[in-house]
Amino acid sequence: MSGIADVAALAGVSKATASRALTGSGHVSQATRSRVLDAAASLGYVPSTSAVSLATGRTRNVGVVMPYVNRWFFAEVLEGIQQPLLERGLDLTLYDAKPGTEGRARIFDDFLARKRFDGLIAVGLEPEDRELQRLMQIGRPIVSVVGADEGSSVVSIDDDYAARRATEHLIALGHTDIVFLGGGVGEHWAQVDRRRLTGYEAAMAEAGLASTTRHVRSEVSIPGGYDAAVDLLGDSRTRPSALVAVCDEVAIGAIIASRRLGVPVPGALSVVGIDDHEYAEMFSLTTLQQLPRQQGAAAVELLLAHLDEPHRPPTSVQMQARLIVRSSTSALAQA
Amino acid sequence: MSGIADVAALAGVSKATASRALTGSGHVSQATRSRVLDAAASLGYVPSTSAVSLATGRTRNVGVVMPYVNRWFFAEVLEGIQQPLLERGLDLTLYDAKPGTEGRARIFDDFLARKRFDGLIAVGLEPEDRELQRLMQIGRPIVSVVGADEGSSVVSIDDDYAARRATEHLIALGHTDIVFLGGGVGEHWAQVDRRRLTGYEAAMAEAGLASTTRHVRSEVSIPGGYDAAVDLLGDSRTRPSALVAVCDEVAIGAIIASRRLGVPVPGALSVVGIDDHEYAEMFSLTTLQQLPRQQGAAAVELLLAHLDEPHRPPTSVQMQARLIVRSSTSALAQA
DNA sequence: TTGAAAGCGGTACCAT
DNA sequence: ATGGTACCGCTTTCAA
Repeated sequence: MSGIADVAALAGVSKATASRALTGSGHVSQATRSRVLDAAASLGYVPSTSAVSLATGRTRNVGVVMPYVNRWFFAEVLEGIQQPLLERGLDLTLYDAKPGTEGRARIFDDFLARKRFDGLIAVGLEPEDRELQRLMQIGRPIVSVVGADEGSSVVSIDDDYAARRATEHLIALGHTDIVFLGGGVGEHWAQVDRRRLTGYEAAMAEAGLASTTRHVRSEVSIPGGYDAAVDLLGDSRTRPSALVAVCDEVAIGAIIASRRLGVPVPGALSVVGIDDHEYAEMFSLTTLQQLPRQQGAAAVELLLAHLDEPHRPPTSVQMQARLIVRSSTSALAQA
Repeated sequence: MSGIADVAALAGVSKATASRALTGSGHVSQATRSRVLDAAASLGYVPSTSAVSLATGRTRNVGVVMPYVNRWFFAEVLEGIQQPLLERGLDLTLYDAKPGTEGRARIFDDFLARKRFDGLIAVGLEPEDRELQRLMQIGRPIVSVVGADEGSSVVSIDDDYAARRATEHLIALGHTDIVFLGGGVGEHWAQVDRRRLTGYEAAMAEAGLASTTRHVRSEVSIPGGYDAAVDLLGDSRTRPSALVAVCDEVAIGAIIASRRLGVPVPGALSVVGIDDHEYAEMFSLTTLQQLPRQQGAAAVELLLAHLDEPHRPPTSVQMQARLIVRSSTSALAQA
């Protein structure tokens, strides 16, 4: 492995000049610059990242912490983050911090403290107090995707609005018996899910339907939505005419269950989700579209801005979910 | 930020001794050791990773290259890799190398050459010749998950066997008109898919059914399986009595399509997949189970072995897929 | 068992 | 515009 000293020697210049030519900082004459570049190329010179980091204090690496990578939203955000980073030559270190695991504890206690990154993107982390403290201690810029504003920059959609809009869509179609499906299982009552439930409740209340408000809990996944829907839809006496799902996965699970039970969608049951999941089209799912890739990309831009400008005040980027009407929703059939 | 010099000063020893006490290398008396440890703790000392890397030549970081992170198998493998790494305090740098993208080219040309890792795990990469060359040039141990043995260690299932077993299962149930569904779309005819197709063909041939052999192409995804199945099953004249899907996602797509078309599974159509996907249970899918998490974990073990023992010869770990019979397959109804 | 000092491979300041 | 050199923070010989 040839180092910058070799390059310098071959080009007949000092290490300092070679460094300038290579990094583009400082003044170097055209002639020497190209001699250095040629030398570097012919030697296959690649700077040692650890040496660069040690000398500059910058890692050219971004840390990404998320609780799941096997859920659609998270995987999409991750790809949305990766791409702009690749374009800029920045590395991505992934920390998979599943709630309640020992690994998560280690991430907060050991890994993050190492600061192997210039900045951090936290996706749907929903940190506990202790974890939040750790994050603040790091002393590196942090951008969150999904999640409340806790003194750092945030990229998110307006969950309240999305759920409200979904509910209003159903109400406008004449539905009154509308169930909110999903979330609320286990100890980790996710805040996103809570916010969406709140939006649903608000829309119901505004339409004078507060008394009909119902929340049916489920795991936030396709099988979770499926299982909950089998129970809910199995008994025709408690079956609502419409469902607002906490996200598309739950909505899709519900549609699959509905079909299995012979309850036609949207004939006997309207379903609306939030996401615009990869499978939404295939299930003709009406949904509030959010674009997780764009959120990931936006988080990168924000983070880079913070890196350029250390004292930049935290910004909050709210993206608006857009209603996409497909055919999982229809007007309430008159009795 | 306090460095090892601060720790040494506080403990009243030299940097050298502090380093020995902290890393556990060399001989240090119990007394000094604990003084150093206390000093480090009270200062909240965290070693600079770049300095450590520069001095030792080891990054304590593992690179993971995969073409997708939003597909079940890959996400599972990724989690299977992450966990054992966390336990050992090793970082994970992710490179999302989608076939045919500019990002992928940059990964191979720039990112990997930086060697920001002690070793690499390549998951389902299926590198082209040029890419393979780059990989070899890195000069760091590489373990592949899925994929042919190209001089590096490999963890995989026996795809040929899995597809063969799936096919034999159907044949044993009396099926003769069996279609292999999935793969073969676009330029990237994945080798895994090819191997599975070959296994299917072999089983068919052995049963004297070579003439009935049919491959129907589809994208390797749930919507892909769905779309292809809608076409295939829509016309009752060409509809087979059973399907071997290239993987569970395609199988599930086919089942969803089948239900929509009113073709009962397994009544009129038996379906078998390969994976044991997260949704397999919910669709009662008969499948050949592979355990991607274990594959990921195994890849880590293998990689660490290579790091410990630089000249360890490449090993190939073949895991056997296990047939799980659920109720998407049944005996061929007599005409 | 401990300390002094020489790197590891760059960057960046200070001269020239 | 270029060169000399002192770091960056830690590990690791070599001596004591």
